[in-house]
Amino acid sequence: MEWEKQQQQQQQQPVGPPQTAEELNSGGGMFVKVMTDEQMEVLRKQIAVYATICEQLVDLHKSMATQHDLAGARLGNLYCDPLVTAAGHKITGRQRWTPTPMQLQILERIFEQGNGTPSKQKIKEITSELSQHGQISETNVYNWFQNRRARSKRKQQVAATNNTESEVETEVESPNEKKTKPEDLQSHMPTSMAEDLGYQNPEVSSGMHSID
Amino acid sequence: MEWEKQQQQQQQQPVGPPQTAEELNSGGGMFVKVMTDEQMEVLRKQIAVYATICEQLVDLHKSMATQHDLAGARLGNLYCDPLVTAAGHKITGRQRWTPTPMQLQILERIFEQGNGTPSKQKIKEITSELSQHGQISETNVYNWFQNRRARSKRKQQVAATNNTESEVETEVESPNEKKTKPEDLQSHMPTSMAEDLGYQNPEVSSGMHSID
DNA sequence: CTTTTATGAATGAAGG
DNA sequence: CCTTCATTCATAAAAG
Repeated sequence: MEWEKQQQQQQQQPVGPPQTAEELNSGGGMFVKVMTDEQMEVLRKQIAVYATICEQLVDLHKSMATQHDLAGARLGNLYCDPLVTAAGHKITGRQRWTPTPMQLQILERIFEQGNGTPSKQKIKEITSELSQHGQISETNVYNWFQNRRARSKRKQQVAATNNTESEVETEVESPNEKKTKPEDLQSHMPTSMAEDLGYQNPEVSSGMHSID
Repeated sequence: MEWEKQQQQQQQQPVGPPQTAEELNSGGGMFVKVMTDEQMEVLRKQIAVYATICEQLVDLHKSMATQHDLAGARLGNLYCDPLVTAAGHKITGRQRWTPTPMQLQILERIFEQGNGTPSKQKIKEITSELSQHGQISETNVYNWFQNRRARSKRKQQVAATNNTESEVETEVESPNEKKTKPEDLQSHMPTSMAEDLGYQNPEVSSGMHSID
């Protein structure tokens, strides 16, 4: 994995760790490993892989057992991120940046200025300026402009579509505009596979829970 | 278990107080996740559990199935069958390739092996192998490696924006980029943290026979 | 508290 | 390779 190249911090960090860390620390000047977002991302993915595979297998198993085959509708939205939102508080680390009103105003102004070219150098400058009004990184700025532009563009398209074409016929550019109900045929609410399989393992369970 | 959380259907996260995050954010502090060795161990165990469950499920499945594996195998890449003919106009369901978890894992493993040179021949091999786990083309593989590397690299150089405990700074300039704001980018000395969360774990495996 | 919306971030693909 | 764009995912914020 690529966290081999990531940083390692050694310190007492009061952020979030459960009792376990507490114990270790009080046990006598402990080194605490710190995971970066990327490290966690990788880990999360790896776990997600297994989770998904298990999910699929269980699903498959059920289908066979009950002579169901079908399921085309629900299979479509397979995605592998059961971990983060699920058990993930302690593991979850993703916090997303939220621009302060001040930052937003500045960004908006720059965007309007028409210099629609957020060059690399420019990003640095902007970031620097904005950091006076709150925590921010170059990536944040970069993403913001990307998103801003993309969404602005998209709105243009939609508006144009509404004006020129009253019909819902030859819509080629950006197909599904989710101005309506985004709830189509989704929400395959995966059930707990372990329970269905009657699987239970005290040792493992406790191990998993101690992460929480 | 609670990995049953899926996409789109988002719910409130009762565990991570957003206020805290916001405070930290505004305060200019960095988000760090602390992990003790023990926690790491727990995580490893969890992964091992998944691995074992998968193995057992596969075995179970094999012993029961005759050749009904299409549903599960194609899970990751089945698109929009039910929708296409609905409105008469072109509904492009999904047009871009999405790696199945299994494919992702394989790719990730290859990537981490360090043989950072995905030669033409190699691409073919990989594609061939991956196609056993879902629809894929050589272009997909090629792009994946390109993106993976590029993004990994970028993350490297941005990794330490707000590092509280880095004491050793080895200034690493990007070849085609100059740094004008000393406080913006900081390079640090990455340390190897965890080799591999290899999922082989006999002890856990031994405790998991109850699936049958 | 639950559901919906707005938007930051991740990522496959294309261009140069 | 590196940058840019388009699309999608996940979540903070807003609405109910």
